[in-house]
Amino acid sequence: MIDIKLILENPRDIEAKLAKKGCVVNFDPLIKLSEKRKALILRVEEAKAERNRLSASVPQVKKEGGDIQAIFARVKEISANSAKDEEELGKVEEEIKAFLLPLPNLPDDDLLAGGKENNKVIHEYGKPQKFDFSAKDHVELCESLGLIDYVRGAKMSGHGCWVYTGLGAQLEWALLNFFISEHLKDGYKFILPPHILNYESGYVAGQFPKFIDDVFSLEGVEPKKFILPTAETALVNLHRDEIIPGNKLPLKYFAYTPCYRKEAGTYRTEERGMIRGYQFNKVEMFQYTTEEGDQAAFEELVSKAISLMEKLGLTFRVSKLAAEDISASMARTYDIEVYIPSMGIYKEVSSVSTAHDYQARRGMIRYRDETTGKTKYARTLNGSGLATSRVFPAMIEQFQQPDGSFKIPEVLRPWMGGLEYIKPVK
RNA sequence: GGAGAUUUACCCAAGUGGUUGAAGGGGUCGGUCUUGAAAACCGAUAGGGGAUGCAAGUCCCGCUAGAGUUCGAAUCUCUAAAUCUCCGCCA
Repeated sequence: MIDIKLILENPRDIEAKLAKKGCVVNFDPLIKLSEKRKALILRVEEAKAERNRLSASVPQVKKEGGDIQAIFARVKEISANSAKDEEELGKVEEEIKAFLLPLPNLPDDDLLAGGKENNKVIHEYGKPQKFDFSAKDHVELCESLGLIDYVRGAKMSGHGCWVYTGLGAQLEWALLNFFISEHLKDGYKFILPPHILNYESGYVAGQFPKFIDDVFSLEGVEPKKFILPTAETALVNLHRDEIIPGNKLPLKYFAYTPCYRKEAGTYRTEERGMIRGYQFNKVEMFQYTTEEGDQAAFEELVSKAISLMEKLGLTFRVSKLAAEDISASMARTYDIEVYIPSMGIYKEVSSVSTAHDYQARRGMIRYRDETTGKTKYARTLNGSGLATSRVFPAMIEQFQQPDGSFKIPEVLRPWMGGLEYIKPVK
């Protein structure tokens, strides 16, 4: 949620910033509502103060044998007169909230305007592979290596679902174990959250109301519950409605969960296999920090994601997203994109973002500033570290051998019983 | 799924519809005493939002949440959430 004070101070400026994010809005109605609210508060509170004074005098007047009935009548009259104002005030405050809630976060000033086409590659690691043999795509490889069963996945569930089998399952789990062990080394706290969340959690994360149709809702089974689309939704709600002592920040977490997404819309033909599914595994990094710690935390998360990719030996790049390509809740996002040889393109495996205080405002997540003793909204940041199900196919393709086998990255071998190659089943 | 109980501040906890700006403990912090500590004693300890104001301050809302009854609600009624106990069901 955007700070209403910020809007009232400089409405045209905020309008321009939102426009950069593709959100056209005029704040004049909001300004009117806010003025109306102030006028109403003044009247309502005055009436209440008068009422409180009179009510408090009742025991005294009673003792002195005064005219209690007159007080009762007067208080009743005040209440009756102010009832309309109170109702109006409630309505106005609802309207203000309804105005603010759907607004996306403000993009950072240094972001380029526009959408995907204006994303800027800021680092490249490794070279796109050129194979001197006839290379296969990951769908073919996963089948011939016996790692993934797409046909049976579709049978038991439908399109967009697959089954990890045997060494495939082990490899997926090895990735997860590798990520987990790296995060533990860096002092992040391991969280396994519930996968079923209430709607409130979706609103705090900023995924609702906009993306309410993109999640698997349990409406009709359990009212107002849904299955999480990313562990971020759970992690941002960990400290909802809390005031964190300033000296405890930054709080660094990571969680493993599958991510369940409806991904409404069509699948491009290029996205066959495991590039986009209804369910994928992800380890999510998350930090709560102070206003001052925001930038350092962002850089740390980016470098952690990069480090994981480097240790796997993958070819990838880092992109700074343009204003319209970053998600609604976020102010700044860098994507880590892995090279997919069969497609000749890079695909996102991690998205590192800062929401600044946007999510914290929605969730009333605050901290007490150590020097001033005042409460402030926390800064929340998240980043995938990493989404295994994209890393998996990229890795299979990048590390395929002329004989059709797959060379397991060294860092994963401890979890693969020391195995070096996976050979075609037939 | 069914039945019951509970929800008050950092924790425990009292609280007959009206001086409740919430008793009393514990804890924490400060002090007295002590070479130091403990004990004892004394003192402090409600937070968060909002309105107004240059400020000091004043006012409004806060007893899980939301509605209601009432001149007046921590207290009565309804709804919801969470926790606990018992019963049922169960991969």
